[in-house]
Amino acid sequence: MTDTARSRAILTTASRLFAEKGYGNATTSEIARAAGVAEGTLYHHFGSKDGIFLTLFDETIDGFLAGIEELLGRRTTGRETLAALARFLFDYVSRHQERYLILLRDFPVHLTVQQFAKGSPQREKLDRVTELFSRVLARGKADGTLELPFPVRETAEMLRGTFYGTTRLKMLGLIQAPFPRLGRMAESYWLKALASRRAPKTPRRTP
Amino acid sequence: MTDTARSRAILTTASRLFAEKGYGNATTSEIARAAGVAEGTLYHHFGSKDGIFLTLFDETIDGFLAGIEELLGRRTTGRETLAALARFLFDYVSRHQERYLILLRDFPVHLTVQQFAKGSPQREKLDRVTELFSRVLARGKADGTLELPFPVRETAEMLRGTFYGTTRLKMLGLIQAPFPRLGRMAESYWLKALASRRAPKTPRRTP
Amino acid sequence: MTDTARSRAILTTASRLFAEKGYGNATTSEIARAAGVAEGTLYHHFGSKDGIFLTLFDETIDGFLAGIEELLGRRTTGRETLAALARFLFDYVSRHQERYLILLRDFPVHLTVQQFAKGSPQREKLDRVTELFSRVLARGKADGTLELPFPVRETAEMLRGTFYGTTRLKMLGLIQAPFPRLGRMAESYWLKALASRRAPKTPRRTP
Amino acid sequence: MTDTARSRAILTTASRLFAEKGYGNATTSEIARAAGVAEGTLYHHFGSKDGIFLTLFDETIDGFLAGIEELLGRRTTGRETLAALARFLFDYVSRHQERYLILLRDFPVHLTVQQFAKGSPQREKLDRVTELFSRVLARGKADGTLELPFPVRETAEMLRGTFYGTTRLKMLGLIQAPFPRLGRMAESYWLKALASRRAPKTPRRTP
DNA sequence: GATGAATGAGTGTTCATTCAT
DNA sequence: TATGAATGAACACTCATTCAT
Repeated sequence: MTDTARSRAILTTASRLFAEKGYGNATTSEIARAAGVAEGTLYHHFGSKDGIFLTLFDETIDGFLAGIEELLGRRTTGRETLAALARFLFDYVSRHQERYLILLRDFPVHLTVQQFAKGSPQREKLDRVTELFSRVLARGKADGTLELPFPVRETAEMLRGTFYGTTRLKMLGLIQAPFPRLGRMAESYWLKALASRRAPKTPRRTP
Repeated sequence: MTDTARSRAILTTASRLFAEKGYGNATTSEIARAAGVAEGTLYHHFGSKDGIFLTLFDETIDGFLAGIEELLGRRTTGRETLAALARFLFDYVSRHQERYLILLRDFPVHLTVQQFAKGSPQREKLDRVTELFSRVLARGKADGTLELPFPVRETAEMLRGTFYGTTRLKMLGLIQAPFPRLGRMAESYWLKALASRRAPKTPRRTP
Repeated sequence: MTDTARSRAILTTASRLFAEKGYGNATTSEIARAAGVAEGTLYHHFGSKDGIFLTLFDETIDGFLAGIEELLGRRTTGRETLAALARFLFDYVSRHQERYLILLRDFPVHLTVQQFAKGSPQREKLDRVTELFSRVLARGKADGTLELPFPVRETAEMLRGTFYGTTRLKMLGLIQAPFPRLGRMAESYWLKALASRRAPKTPRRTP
Repeated sequence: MTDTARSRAILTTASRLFAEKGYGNATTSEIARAAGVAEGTLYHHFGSKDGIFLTLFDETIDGFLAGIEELLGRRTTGRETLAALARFLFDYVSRHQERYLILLRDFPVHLTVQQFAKGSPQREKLDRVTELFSRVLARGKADGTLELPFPVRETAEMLRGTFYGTTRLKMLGLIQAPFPRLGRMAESYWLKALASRRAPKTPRRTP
């Protein structure tokens, strides 16, 4: 469809410009020009500059959440799921760097803390990340493959912080190690910190 | 000095307003009004709005770096230094939340994109953080109290990412666990992931 | 006809929205949406946003003029016609408040400045109002039931101003008295100001 | 003062442009250019385009209210005050046509009925007009020089409507009679409608 | 006739910075 | 040193109108 083609062109262009210059420094007229559409067309399709941003946000995080859910669907042990999670996370971000950069760099800054309300769909998606991390840990706790000296939820929050912070510093150029290495390190250290040293309660594969 | 009193008023006010509304949403006229000075006075003292920000940045990070250096100066074992580091980091951020919020929330987006050059004094201070983390780990590797399956530098980067990400998510309201709990969790998990399970090469206290 | 049904829906919707928010604040897309038609359909039927307005204007003022002409057709004395006019005017406006509000509130500012040329059909209708007022007064002057110390035309202009201003202030919420009261007051004061105190030249009822 | 000179230049220019093209059609950049100042200066002094308008409004209506109050201060009989009021009103408007045109033509239209709240200073000034009209009538009722078959307040509303409507239609070009003539007609007809035909209760001059 | 996606000139407003006093 | 009035380029956004289908 022409419609989709134009929307897509706007999203692609905006994604690039946001990544290059930051959300605040990319102007709507610039995006329109680069996308080959009139400025009004931006507003016809997305309602506002924020609307473009939030569409990119949604698309990016949706794929991200789906990936984690897919891992959980495999029904491997908690330990194995955690290992797979570490590999997936850094791999996913590595493969979608541009989109992820925008999300990581620009999101919470321009939407003020207050505006970023608890009930918004975006906020719910962000909360869902911690929820999925929790499910991985809970599975390991249940099947005895993981050992947590702290509550599941709070450990999940810290785990997420590790991933988030490492990725963000990497994107900001403050970390030199390449993404694949970061993934392997995360897998190794997370397991050292969390894997049970005793034999699991249940057989290797959960039913 | 009157001069210093005015500068300090500006910094204090700016710090509060940046924290409340974000760097981009706090205007210079607003800062001047709230600080009880003329708008031009801001420019006499700090040259630009960015100048105010960078002064706050410097002050905040200087205390932070000094704190870590002080830890290293105690010459405890690597393992003990790492434990103390975890406690110090979250405690420090907790005690300077306002300043830190600005640094964590506003800094990178605003100055990072291109302009945040490798040679700048601020960049060097940021790099110094990883360097100090590395020294903690290197000490543990040398005295046998820590065990690193990956290079010191890269492990330091990940460690820093953990701290940075956890703190930032906390500041953005995406983490519920309170700061002291985060500190205890970091200490516990970092040691589980990095502490040597064998007896240390050297006696407990380095001479 | 489908055509007429659509036109009518557009006019009804536009009338409501103009009254609610003012001509300038009601958008064509909003009117189209509320009327259940496509935006382009507005242009097929009325050519422009102004076209919709002018159609409403014509419909409203046509009924108004017809009402006054009907009064004149009754061939009562000038005094009686003037009394009937006062009652009719406020009653008519009261019964068509929505339409009249638009005409009174939005018309002149929007089309008057320059563009509201002497020759336009709308201008002629507006001029016709004063003309009909003049005919009422002229009749009274002729039959001796009214007594005018000033020329008929100019008195008619002032009379019209009274009606127009009272109505407009009422619509703008600056007058508290209800419409029926305004009608009774107009009738009373107009007669006090204009009715002849001597016996009429002609018998009560004109042949 | 330079300050006042610039403000005044802006007000004078805006007044002219609003009168020429209407509030909505005069742009801020146009006003700034014509006034010989930067566009930002408009906002420095008046905060918004509306702010300029409201300043003009206040200045115009303040002189108007002061004029009526001065009449009331003379303590002549109600009848004489009413006659003086009629002459003053049309004379005042005639002498400040440009300013008055803006007020009459543009005011209630662009500030929506809802926004034009009861408590606003502007609304209070408008309400004060009717109040002063009432005081004129009340004086005449008290001293027996005026005779009102309807309540003072409502008669004042109608009187005001007469003045307002006549003036507005004149400004819109729908009335041909010149201002001085309108003043004389108002005086004559108002007295005919309201003056007592009996001897006044009190001597001619109120103490 | 009917549609509605696309248009783009135009708008009011912002705000970091300057500079004469 | 301190002031604050003045600046003006830049911005996100609006909306009546068009036209290919």
